[in-house]
Amino acid sequence: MFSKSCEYAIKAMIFVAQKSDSDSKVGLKEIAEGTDTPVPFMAKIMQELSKKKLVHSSKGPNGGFYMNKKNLKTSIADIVLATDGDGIYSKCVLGLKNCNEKTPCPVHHEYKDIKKKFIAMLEKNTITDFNEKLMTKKFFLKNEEN
Amino acid sequence: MFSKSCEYAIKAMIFVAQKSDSDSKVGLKEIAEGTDTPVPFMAKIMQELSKKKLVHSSKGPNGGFYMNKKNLKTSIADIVLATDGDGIYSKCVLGLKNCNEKTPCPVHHEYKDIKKKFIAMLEKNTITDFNEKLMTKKFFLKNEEN
DNA sequence: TTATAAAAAGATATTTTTATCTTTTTTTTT
DNA sequence: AAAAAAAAAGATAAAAATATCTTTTTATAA
Ligand code: FES
Ligand code: FES
Repeated sequence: MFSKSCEYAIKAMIFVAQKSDSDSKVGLKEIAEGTDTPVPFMAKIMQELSKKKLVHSSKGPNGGFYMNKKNLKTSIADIVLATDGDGIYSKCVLGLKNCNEKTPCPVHHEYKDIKKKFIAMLEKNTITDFNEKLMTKKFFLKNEEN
Repeated sequence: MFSKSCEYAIKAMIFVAQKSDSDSKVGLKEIAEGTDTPVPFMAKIMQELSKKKLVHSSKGPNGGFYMNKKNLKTSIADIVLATDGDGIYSKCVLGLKNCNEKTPCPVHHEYKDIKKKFIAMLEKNTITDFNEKLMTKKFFLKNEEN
């Protein structure tokens, strides 16, 4: 569905939102550990997210990653777009060069509806929403049997 | 969403169903051409599908690929399962090791519903259905701008 | 102002997916 | 039987995704 980079990015964003506030930042290692991802790969991802301003970072001692209010409103769709591009919006499920109404593939019309719902979900859910969910301790970013 | 192999497999299955009947078979090259895929890669895919009995083949002059009645009832889900495995059924969108109700990721519950609809679509649509659609000439397996 | 901690950047390595090429086997026709 | 046509099988290559390692820059604190 999504690339590993994207999956990691989503988890990282949620994690940072959870653990950081105005004056305490989260370090790379902590993010990797908390989301169960390889440290150097997570480093790359955080750099990307940071470059694209989905999170902010500060270097030096006590540095790390953190979010501002705008960042907290980031939706899953935003993260997917930043990491995997707009494929979910534009691409044909069967891989036709163009997904359009003029030359639709056999699943186009049916898929359109599902796609709409899926995208709506991605756009609706913000980091803050997840944050709230996670506070209830009923949701997880990693689970058993690794 | 799906792997290239899977996309190609779906298109190939539809194509073979369209073009073959009890005594005329479809050759590899014709399939590759008709679905706009690289010939040697399509060869591999047809071998797989054939080994898994989703299509049948005969060697030698006038040989090629064809389908029996059972094959025509193959659903998209069957093809996806054969080529990409059961990931769409079992995997967590965020890549958690286990997707379950006990330790759900933050999108689990919402995604569950969409997933169900998506899978239903894949299971409902058979090759025959597509075949009928394609007969109307209102659907396509390849389009412009390649 | 120096040492240190942390992210940024860049280079390299591994694995998986996608694609291609070559040889073998099977079947049909002559 | 021999030749030819077609898929099957196997080997190889290229590209993309994933993962790791090393060096540089920046900011803080002593
Ligand atoms: S053309 Fe295939 S999904 Fe639109
Ligand atoms: S745990 Fe993530 S989708 Fe089920």
